[in-house]
Order: sequence, then structure tokens, then C-alpha cells
Amino acid sequence: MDRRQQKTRTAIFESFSGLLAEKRYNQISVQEIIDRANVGRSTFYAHFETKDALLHELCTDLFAHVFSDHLMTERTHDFSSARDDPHAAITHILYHLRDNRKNMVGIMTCESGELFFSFFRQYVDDLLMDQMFPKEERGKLEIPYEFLRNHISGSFVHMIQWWMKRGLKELPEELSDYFMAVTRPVLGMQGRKYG
Amino acid sequence: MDRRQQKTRTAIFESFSGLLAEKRYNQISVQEIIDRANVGRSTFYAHFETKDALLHELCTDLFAHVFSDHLMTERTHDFSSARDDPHAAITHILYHLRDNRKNMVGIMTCESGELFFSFFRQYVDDLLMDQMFPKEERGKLEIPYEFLRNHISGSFVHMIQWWMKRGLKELPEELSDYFMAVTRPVLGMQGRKYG
DNA sequence: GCCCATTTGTTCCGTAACAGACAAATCGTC
DNA sequence: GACGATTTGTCTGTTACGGAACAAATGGGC
Repeated sequence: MDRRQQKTRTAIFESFSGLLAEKRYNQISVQEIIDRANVGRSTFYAHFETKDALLHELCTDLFAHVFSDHLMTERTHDFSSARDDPHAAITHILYHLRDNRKNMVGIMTCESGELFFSFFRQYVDDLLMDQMFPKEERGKLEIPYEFLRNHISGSFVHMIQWWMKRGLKELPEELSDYFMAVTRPVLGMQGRKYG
Repeated sequence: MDRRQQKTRTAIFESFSGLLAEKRYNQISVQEIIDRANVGRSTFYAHFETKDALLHELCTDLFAHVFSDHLMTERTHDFSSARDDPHAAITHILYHLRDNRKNMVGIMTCESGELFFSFFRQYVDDLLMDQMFPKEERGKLEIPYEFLRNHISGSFVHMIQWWMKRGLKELPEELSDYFMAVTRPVLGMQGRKYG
């Protein structure tokens, strides 16, 4: 991407994040965003169709970062065998969320936090749950796959919401344990030993 | 000034300042500057003819800030009657220099500090010393005005150099006292009661 | 209701920044 | 001194940004 585009994009993202930490989404005007980002009006609209689109893209970028695979193998936390190991994968994602406090936690616990979680919820539903069951096995399930997926992703996101609201007291490993404890039985009944 | 120009200008200034804190002037290449500033090569040369010009403009900007009058009257330090009071004016400039540590002191005490002081020396000579004697009185001096001016500005800059090298131990007021003590007699002999 | 102020979203054109290529100059190393 | 590698400084066309003006939409306040 053009260097200029990247600069204005991050400038707008940072401006927007900062404003979200101060006031709720509805109270923020485009004018404030471009003032703080120090970009022109026409520039803003060249990047984002609307304020909602900006929010959506910001969230998508953040979530993609949290779930990015190439960061999962870096030296911050060593999870070499994250593949095919749900517990390790979840633990790693939780670490990512926690260590990214400055970005994620700050935004997710602000006044408009619910808004983000709805995006987060959708993102997790789209991404994480695609690998829950292979497509060919989905027909054999007792309940519709979409229902199951919705249940799991909802539980996951809700757990994170709970975790953050209480100040991230639990360790990622602990939380991962708890999550496995409440999902494994459900998935196990659907023909899987380990969720 | 166009918002874009201001952005790249400060980006280059900050990049350059950062590099100067790490290595000496001669070791710094334009390539490093533009890499860290995250601007294109052609952009750099659109702003600065050469690396020397960049240095000169950076210094001029910094010095102008230190000696700016509209900052002298702000609430950081209260010097309402700085006008026509050399001691107060000098004290205030010293405060400015000290509180601007992040910019000035860092740069002036780095490996290329001597280089800056030569610019600083020139700046002070041009600016501060213009008001030393009214033009109509200069003919009556025992020694040439340019000589006197050079002596005073040199003493002033050298004092600051000494101050910074030793870690800004003395208070601005103290330093200002010392300076007046060594300059007042000289100027007094030239027909002035107070420098 | 109405009105005024602010915000929104679009459009235009001038300009600065970009990438890339290029020859000249500089620097090390042999 | 000759050499290759890096750096320097200049140039090109292309692209994104800025600024300003504008009508439409929104939103309080009387």
C-alpha cells in the first residue's frame, strides 16, 4: 500500500481509538476524528465511506491482529503446537488479547464496548468456528451446525467480555480450562472427543 | 503552511533528532533519515537542499523556540517584566533551555554537540546582541561593537555549554547572576549601568 | 411548527508526496 | 590507482492529500 495511505489510515485509526476512550461512539463526529488525526475532510471520505465503516475496519484490523497466525509463532509466547490443539490455540489468543491491552482492552472496555463485542462476536463466528467441524460431518449433528457455532462463539466472546470487565484476573491457561470444560461436553455429544 | 509539508517536516526533524542522539552527524546518511522519517527520497530533497541545510533549519527552529517571546509570557514561568530587564530575560531563556531538555539538551550534549553550539553561537550573536547598545551609541564605545558583541555572545553560549555538560546543576537564577557578574563590569565600562 | 447552527457527504483543482530510475560522487578494500 | 558498493542528488509520471466551497441532512432551542 502507498506510504501515504498507510499513514493517514493509522492516523485516523489512532484518532478514533483515542476518542472512543473518551466518549461514546454516537457522540463522536467525523469532524473531531479528522481534527485529531490531522487530515483533511476529503481524505477521510477517500478512505472510509462512513463512520460506521471506519469502526468496522478498525475492528477487523484489530481482530485480525489478535488471531493472526504469524504472530502466534513469534517469541512472545511459545505455542509451536497450537495447530489441532484447541486448548493451546485458545490460550494463545487470550494471551494476545491480554498483552494487547493498550489497543484491545482499552477499546473493548470503553463506553461503546458493547458495539465492539458485537463485531467481535461476528468475527469469531465467521473465522474461528469454520474449523469446528469438517463440512462433511456437519450433516450428522443432532442440532444444526449454525446453531452450535453460534453457541460456541457466543460463549467464547461472552467469556472474554466477563474476563475484561473484571480486570483480567484469571490466567489465560485457567480461562482456557474453563472454556474447554463448558464446551467439550457439548461438542463431545456431537461426536468429538476434544472440542 | 500546507498540512502535508508540516507533517513531513516534523517527521524529518524528529527522525534526525533521534539519529543525532545515537550517532554523530557525519555518520548519519540521508538514507537513514528518510527511512526513519518514513518519507521518500524525493520528498526529502524537496524540503532540504542538503543534510547541512536540514541541520541548520532544525537548529534555527529550536533556537527560535527557545527565544520566542510569546512563550516567555506563558504560564510556565512568570516573567512579566522581562523587557528591559536583562537578568530576568536571561533567567527566562535558561529556564526555557532547561525545561526543553528533551529537545535541546539531548541534542546539544550528543556527540555532535559542538556543531550545534556553533550554530547557537551564531544565532545568539545575530539575535540577542542586537539590542545590547542602541545604534547611535555604538560609535562612542572604546572598542568596536562587533568585538564586544562577539565577546558577550561567546560568553553566554560557552556558559550554557558548561552548564549542560555538568548536568544543569545550577538554578537559572544563579547562572544568570554569574553571567551578570562577569558581563556587567565590561558593559558598565562602556557606559551602561546594567548590561 | 420554525429557525439557526452544526455536521455530513460530495465535488473541484492545485499541490505535495510517492516510486523508480538514473548519473555522479563518495567511500572502502584490495 | 582501480574496483565495486554505497550514497547522493536530480528527474520523471503517477497518485493521494489538502483546502475550499457547496447542498443536504441533522439537531437542538425558542
